[in-house]
Amino acid sequence: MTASKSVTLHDVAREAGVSLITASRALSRPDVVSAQTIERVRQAVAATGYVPNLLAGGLKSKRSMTVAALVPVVSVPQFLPTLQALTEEFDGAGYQMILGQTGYDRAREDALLSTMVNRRVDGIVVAGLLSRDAAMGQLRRLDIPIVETWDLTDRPVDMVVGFSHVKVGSAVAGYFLSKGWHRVGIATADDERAMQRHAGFVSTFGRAVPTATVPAPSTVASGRLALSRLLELEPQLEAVSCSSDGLAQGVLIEARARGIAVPRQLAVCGFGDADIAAATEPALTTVRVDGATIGRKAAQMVLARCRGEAVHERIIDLGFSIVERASTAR
Amino acid sequence: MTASKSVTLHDVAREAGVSLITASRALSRPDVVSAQTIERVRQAVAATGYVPNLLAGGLKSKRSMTVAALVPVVSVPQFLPTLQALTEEFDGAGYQMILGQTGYDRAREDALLSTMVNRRVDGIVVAGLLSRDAAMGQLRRLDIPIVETWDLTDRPVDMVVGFSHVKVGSAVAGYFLSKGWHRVGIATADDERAMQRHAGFVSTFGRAVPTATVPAPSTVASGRLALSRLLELEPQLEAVSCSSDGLAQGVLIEARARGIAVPRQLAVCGFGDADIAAATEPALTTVRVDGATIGRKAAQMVLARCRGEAVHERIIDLGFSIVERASTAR
DNA sequence: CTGTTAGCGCTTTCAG
DNA sequence: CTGAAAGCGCTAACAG
Repeated sequence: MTASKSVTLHDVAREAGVSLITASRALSRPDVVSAQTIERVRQAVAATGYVPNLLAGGLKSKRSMTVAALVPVVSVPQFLPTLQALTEEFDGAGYQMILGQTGYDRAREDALLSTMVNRRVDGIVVAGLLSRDAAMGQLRRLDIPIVETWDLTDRPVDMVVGFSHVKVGSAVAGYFLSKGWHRVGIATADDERAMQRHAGFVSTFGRAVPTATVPAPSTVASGRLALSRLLELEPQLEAVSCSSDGLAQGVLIEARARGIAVPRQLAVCGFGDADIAAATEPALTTVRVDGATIGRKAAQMVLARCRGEAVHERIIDLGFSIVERASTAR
Repeated sequence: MTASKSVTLHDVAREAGVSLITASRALSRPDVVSAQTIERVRQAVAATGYVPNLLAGGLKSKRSMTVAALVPVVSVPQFLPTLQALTEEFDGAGYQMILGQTGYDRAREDALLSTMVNRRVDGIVVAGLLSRDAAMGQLRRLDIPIVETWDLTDRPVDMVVGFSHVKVGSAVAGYFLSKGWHRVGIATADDERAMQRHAGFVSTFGRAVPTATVPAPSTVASGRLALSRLLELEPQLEAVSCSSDGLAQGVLIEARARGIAVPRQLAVCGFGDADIAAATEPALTTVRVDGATIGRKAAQMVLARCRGEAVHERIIDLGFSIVERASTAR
C-alpha cells in the first residue's frame, strides 16, 4: 500500500521484524530460511509493495543475469529461429537477453561488444564469427562465455556452434554437378557468410560461375532482380543457387513472370529452409540449417559456463542437409 | 597491460593522479573537466585496461540506460520492422534493449513485466495492449514510460501508438463490398488483434462470414490449409481476406495449386504489407501498417520521458491504408 | 575546474 | 537457521 519513494529490502525487513539479510535470503535462497520467516517476509513484501532491484544485487554478486545477443540486422528472418531459441533457453534459466545490431559492420560490432562488457553481461552470443581484434581485446580478459554461431572455425574466440559455409556451397555445387547442370548461376547477398558459400560453390564447381550479387540483407524483390541479371549473363541458364530462401522465392516469382518453367527449364535451390520453402509452388529445394538448435546449444554453452561448469566441446558442427523438393526435380 | 582482477575507476584515478570523481567526470561529462585532465585520464584508462561498470553507475544514478521490448513471439516477422526501429532509435540514444517474449500469454506477460521492473528498465515498449491488471499493478507506481503499440485505446496504461484493428477489418470489408463481392471468406490467426480485425470486417460486412481460423503465429503453410477449409465452407468463394501477408501467400499458392486464377476467380487481400507482398505474382493487395514508424515513435516517446520531457500526445493513431495490387484487380 | 563525503540496494563474508 | 559488518563501483551533492 505504501507507494511513496522507493521501497527497499530494508523496509521489508523492518516490516517483517527480521534483519536485512534474512529478508534477502528469504527471497533468494528460501531453502536456508525457516518456513515461518519466509512467510513473514512474504507478507511484508506484499504489504510494502517491494520491488527487488536486480542491479544492486548484481553489483555485489558480480552476476547481472543478463546476456547479449548480437545479430547483423534484427529484421532478417534468417536468425529468427535462433533468437527465438535463445530467448526461450535464457528465459528459462532466469536470464534476460539484450539485443544488439551490428549492421554487418566490424566497428559497430566492437562498439557493441564494449557496451555489453560495460553492462557486465554474463555471456555473449553472436551471429557469425567475431573479428580477431575482438578476440584479442577486452573480451578475452573479461573471461565471460562467448559463443560465435552460424559459422565454424577451429580457433573460436571462446566457443562456436554452427556449420561450414564453404561446405554448404561445395555441397550445392556437387548436387548441381550430379544433376549434370553446367549452365548454372548464383544469386547471392554480399555478406561474409554468403560469400563463403559462393567460394565453396565455385571451388567445387571447378570454374567461375555467373553471379548476381545483391546487398545484404537480401529480399524477395532483389531475388527477382538477380534472376534478370543472371539471364543477361547466361540466357541458357539451367539452374540457380540462391544465398537465401527469400532470394530463391524472388527467383521463382521472376521465372514465373517470364514464363520460365521451374523446374523443367530452370532449377532453383535456396538456403535456410525457411517456413516458406516447403510451401511454395513448386516447393523449394534448399539447404536446411537448424537455426533453433544453434540457438539452443549456444544458450546451453553459455549457461553451463555461468554455472561454473567447464565446456569441453567448444566447437560444435551442426552440419546441414540439402532438402530436395520440386524446384530441382528434373 | 594490467589484466589482473578487476580494474575500477579508483585505479584509473590513481594512475592519472586525480581524484575518483574527476576521473568519473572526465569520462562521462568531458565538458566539465579541463582538456589536460581528460587526456591524463584517457591515458590512465588505456594503461590500466579499465572497463566501466554501467551497473554500478546505474545503481547510484537510478538510470539503467536499458529499456524493455515485449513481443508475443520473437519469431514473427510482423514486428520485425518495429523491433528494428526500436533497436536503432534506442541504440542511437545510448540505450540498450532487453527483449522479452510473452507467448500471447497474460500471465507470462505479467511475469516479464515484473522482471523488467526488477531490472529497473528506464522504459517499456510492448506489442499490443497490456492487461488492465498490469495497468493497475506495480507499473503505474514505478512511473516509468510505457508505450503500448500496434493497437489503440483511449485509456492506455501510459502511452500508445498504433492503429485500430477494428477499423482495418471494417475497411477491408468496405473494399470488398465496393467491389461487389459477396461470397467472401476470412483466413485469420487466432490472436487478439487479428480477431479484432475479424470483428470489424463482420460488423461492416453485415453478416457472418465463412472463416478459417489458424493458431497464431500464422504461417504460409497454414494459409494453404485455410483456403482449403474455406473452399469447403464456400465452394463459390470470390474473395478472401487474410490476417497476415504470410497467410495470404499461402492462399495464393494453394489457389495456384488448385488451378484457381487470382484475381480472376479469387481475389486475395493480406495484412501488413510485408516485403513479399509487392513481389508475389500476382502482387498482393494488402493493408499497409507502418511498423517502423510505430517503433520509431514509441522509442521517441520513451526517450522524451527519460529526458524528463512531458509527452502531450499520449495517444497516436498512425492509421493504415489499403494498398491495391493485382491480387484484387477485378 | 576539482575534491570530499555519502551513499545507491543488495549480497558476501564471517560470526553466532 | 539468523545476524552484523563490510563493501560491490560508481555518481549526486555539496563544497572549495
